[in-house]
Amino acid sequence: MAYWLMKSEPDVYSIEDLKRDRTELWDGIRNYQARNFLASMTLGDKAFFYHSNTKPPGIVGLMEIVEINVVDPTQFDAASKYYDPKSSPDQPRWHTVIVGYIETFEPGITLDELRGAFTPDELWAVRRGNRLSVMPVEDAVADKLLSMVQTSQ
DNA sequence: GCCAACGTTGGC
DNA sequence: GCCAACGTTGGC
Repeated sequence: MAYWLMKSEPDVYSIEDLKRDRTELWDGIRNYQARNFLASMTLGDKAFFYHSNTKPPGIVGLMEIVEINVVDPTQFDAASKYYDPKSSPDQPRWHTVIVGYIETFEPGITLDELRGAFTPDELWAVRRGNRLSVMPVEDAVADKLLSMVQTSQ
């Protein structure tokens, strides 16, 4: 079982939204490195939910990967901002996963706190200028993260 | 709103 | 294949 970190802007989709919906298709990833990480996920992996572009940014909860190898339907939707005219249903470019809600961290771990606890090599999310929205998290780092929080379901 | 970082596109 | 221009991400 591996750990990951996945970013979302809470104005677009938040941990509260996932708590309400219970599961969600993680659509809109259009970066090959992030896509490749999505493709290497396996059932039962866990992912830290990171709120970006908000005050304060940081890790706010935990999710589980409940379905893998899911074709992202927004790539075929001309009305979607994630539409990819170069993709086709025969040869879809963008696969993703479905995530399930596990718990909310209360409080979360802010980016400032993450910077205090981890080096940029340990946790890519604290790297300067880092824009990757799906990234692996080492087990030791995940264990430390989980030891830093209280949870609520 | 600004801007640094950096991925993508397209001309050559 | 290079690289300038451009677009996006995301912290501040």
